[in-house]
Amino acid sequence: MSTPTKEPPPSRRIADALRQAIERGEYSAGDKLPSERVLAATYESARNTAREAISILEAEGLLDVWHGKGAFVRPPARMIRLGANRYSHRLRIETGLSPFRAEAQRAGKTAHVEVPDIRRVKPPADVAERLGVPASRRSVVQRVNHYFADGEPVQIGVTYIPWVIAGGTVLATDATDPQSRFNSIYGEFEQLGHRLTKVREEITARMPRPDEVAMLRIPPGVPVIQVLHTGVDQDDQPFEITRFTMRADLNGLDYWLPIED
Amino acid sequence: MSTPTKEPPPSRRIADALRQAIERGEYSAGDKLPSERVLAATYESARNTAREAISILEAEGLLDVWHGKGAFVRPPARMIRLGANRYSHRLRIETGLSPFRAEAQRAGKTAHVEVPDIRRVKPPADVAERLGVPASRRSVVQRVNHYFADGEPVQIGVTYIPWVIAGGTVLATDATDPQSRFNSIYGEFEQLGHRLTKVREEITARMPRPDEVAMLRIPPGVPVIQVLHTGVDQDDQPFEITRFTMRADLNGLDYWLPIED
DNA sequence: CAGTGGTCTAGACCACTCA
DNA sequence: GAGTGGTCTAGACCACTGT
Repeated sequence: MSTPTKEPPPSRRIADALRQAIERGEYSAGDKLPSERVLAATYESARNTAREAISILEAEGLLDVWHGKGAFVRPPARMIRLGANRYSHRLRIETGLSPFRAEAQRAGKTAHVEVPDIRRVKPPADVAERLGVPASRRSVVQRVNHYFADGEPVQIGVTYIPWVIAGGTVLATDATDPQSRFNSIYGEFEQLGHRLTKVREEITARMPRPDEVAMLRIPPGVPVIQVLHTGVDQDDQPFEITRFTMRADLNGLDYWLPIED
Repeated sequence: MSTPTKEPPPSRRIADALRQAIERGEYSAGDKLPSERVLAATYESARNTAREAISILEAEGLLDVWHGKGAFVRPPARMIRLGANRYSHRLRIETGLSPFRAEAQRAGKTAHVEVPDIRRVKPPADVAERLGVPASRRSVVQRVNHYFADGEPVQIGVTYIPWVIAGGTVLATDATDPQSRFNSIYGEFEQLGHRLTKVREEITARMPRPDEVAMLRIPPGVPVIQVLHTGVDQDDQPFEITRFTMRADLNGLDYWLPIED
């Protein structure tokens, strides 16, 4: 008795056939797939059925579909690899680069960062808990950062700093001086007596929200990596939290972790 | 002159309306949305148009759609938080738990692990490079692990161990003894003279492949987190690599990183 | 059984790209 | 202009869930 595995419907069968053709290398990165109308004729189905097949592969992240042009096999992207050493004091002093700039440079990309918004706000619950500040009052400064690589937006970072630390300093008012050798907020923290000794990074991934799709210009079938980053100083006090949201196709994390006994 | 921002087509408008209703709390986690036929009538469109709206939200990971039942607001899932301390020698000895079991227990879930396949193979290129073994020969043992939490598959791990280390040992042949206090392959490595002193974890995220969807029973709109894990011993030699693939809605990473000066 | 989602059809019109 | 994807319609039948 063979198990009568129900065969998939036409749209799945077309999708499977195309996926296998891609895997077998019959279509290479950048190649154009047959048009929806051609696929429909080939598989003797309605155009909508062929279209459904294409959209399945698009949601899997295999295709780039361009209105008026066609569907193309998505080429793998060069990734920025974010390591923990990007927070290194020495690296910052020697290169004069902020963490993101240093990593982008290593990936052969040109980076720039914009700080479109700085304001005093009530912190989100998870941030308040980790910083040990009240969620009910405007106890933190919020700094929004947009990160670009080769002109393309690749990350958003929202930093929260307790008002008791940032109040009255440039952290609460200005982007750091682009000319400074301390071209990172960590340079400012050091001058305020907070030396970064360890960080906590809580990582997860999910599909982007529509506003993130718009902001980061995220194509279909690409998730975001979310990192909740906590900076801790020499007195074991958390003094800064940043929530990073990054395109998963352009960013990866690369950590070396010592194993305590 | 106002910018005549083109208004979205009906399917997007329905999707936006439903998304906002969910965000405003008009539908809570677990609530059932109106049926496709009802939505179509409400918005005076064809059923397919309402259906398209539902599938947009499903791809965003907001809905669970059940054949014959309806579309429901997806509730947030309890996550297993995987920290680097799961590799701690002391934790392993004290609890007698493998890394995964220890973390699952902390999340209040019952864990079990299956090792469905152990064999000698040619390593993938990235693995060969990191282990310093030839990719052209069957230079590694490959161990496939399936991880379950509360009976649900949540992770796949494929471990590669150089044949020069694993050959002739239980690493090449058997699952570790479930009764042993060293219920983890790291116990075996220690007996072979490889003490884990640090790990490298290279992290990225992407949409799952169809085989991963089937194996991990991944719902639509849920990405996977991929971790390429390298274990390094007291002599700075990499002795083991595992490629983890995990459902991003059920798993997160939680690392504490010391910052070198 | 009624109600729900899953899939398909055949056709239409629009919007975009490229020669 | 020809070719492509984007969207919609109106209807049909199937498969699954519940009472």
